[in-house]
Amino acid sequence: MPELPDVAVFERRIAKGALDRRITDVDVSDAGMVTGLPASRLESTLEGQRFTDTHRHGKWCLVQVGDEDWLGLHFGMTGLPDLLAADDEPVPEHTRMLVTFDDGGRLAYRCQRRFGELTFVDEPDDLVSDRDLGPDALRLGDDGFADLLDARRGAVKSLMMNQSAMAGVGNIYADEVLFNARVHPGTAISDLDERERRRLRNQLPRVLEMAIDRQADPTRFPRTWLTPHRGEDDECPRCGAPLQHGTVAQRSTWWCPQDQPES
DNA sequence: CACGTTGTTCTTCC
DNA sequence: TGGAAGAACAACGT
Repeated sequence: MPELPDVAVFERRIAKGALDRRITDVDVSDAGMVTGLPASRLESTLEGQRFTDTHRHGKWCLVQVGDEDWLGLHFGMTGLPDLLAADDEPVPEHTRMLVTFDDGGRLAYRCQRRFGELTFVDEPDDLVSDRDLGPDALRLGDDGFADLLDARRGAVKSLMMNQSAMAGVGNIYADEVLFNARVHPGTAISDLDERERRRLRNQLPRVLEMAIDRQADPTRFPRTWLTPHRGEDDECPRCGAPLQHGTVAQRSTWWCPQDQPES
């Protein structure tokens, strides 16, 4: 679930609620989610420090510790950060790391299915190079996207989900961008005409930014968007045609057969 | 209880 | 050769 817009919301949550407070205790309850260093060392590295800055690249959220290291958080399929007030009740379910601040407040990293990851890097760019991530999908720019379409082959949905090409778009938002751009998900890049390329280029940042504005919460999405209608026996919110469902790029895919015709 | 789910990594292939 | 496609995998709710 957590794709670029979700992680952008997470980042904002951490930036607003977790910076500049002294960390008194860190408890990693699932060492298997930590990579690159022992969980015990992650704990000791954080303790006594403060979070000072945040950054996001694709689906990764980075939080600076003091004035050097960056803690990298990936949320896999079911992860999220949860800020708890000092008097907040029991630790939430599936908490894999719990950071306690000196005022008693806490930051819980939760991850039900444990597909997330916690790691450390010297610089955000190190994470990008280590993981071979492409440019963040929101910092691509028009040329960046056009260049990608020129350089890559295959289905357009595969390109958008390829984190080495552009970072941040996953299954849900790939479908949403394609729906808004009125391009069939299985279209080969080489078959896209100029108008389709322009619509994709325009809709990619528009959809992502609008999703962030709405807190990545599908119930707040425009009624004309696809996502709120996924997984139901639903109709296209634009033209009323029955939505179609299938597998594209190995993933469950929804589209409108009327507005997004196969080429 | 097999299935569906998602992002990533590994393998295969052209 | 390198990029693309496909399979495998992780854990868990249904």
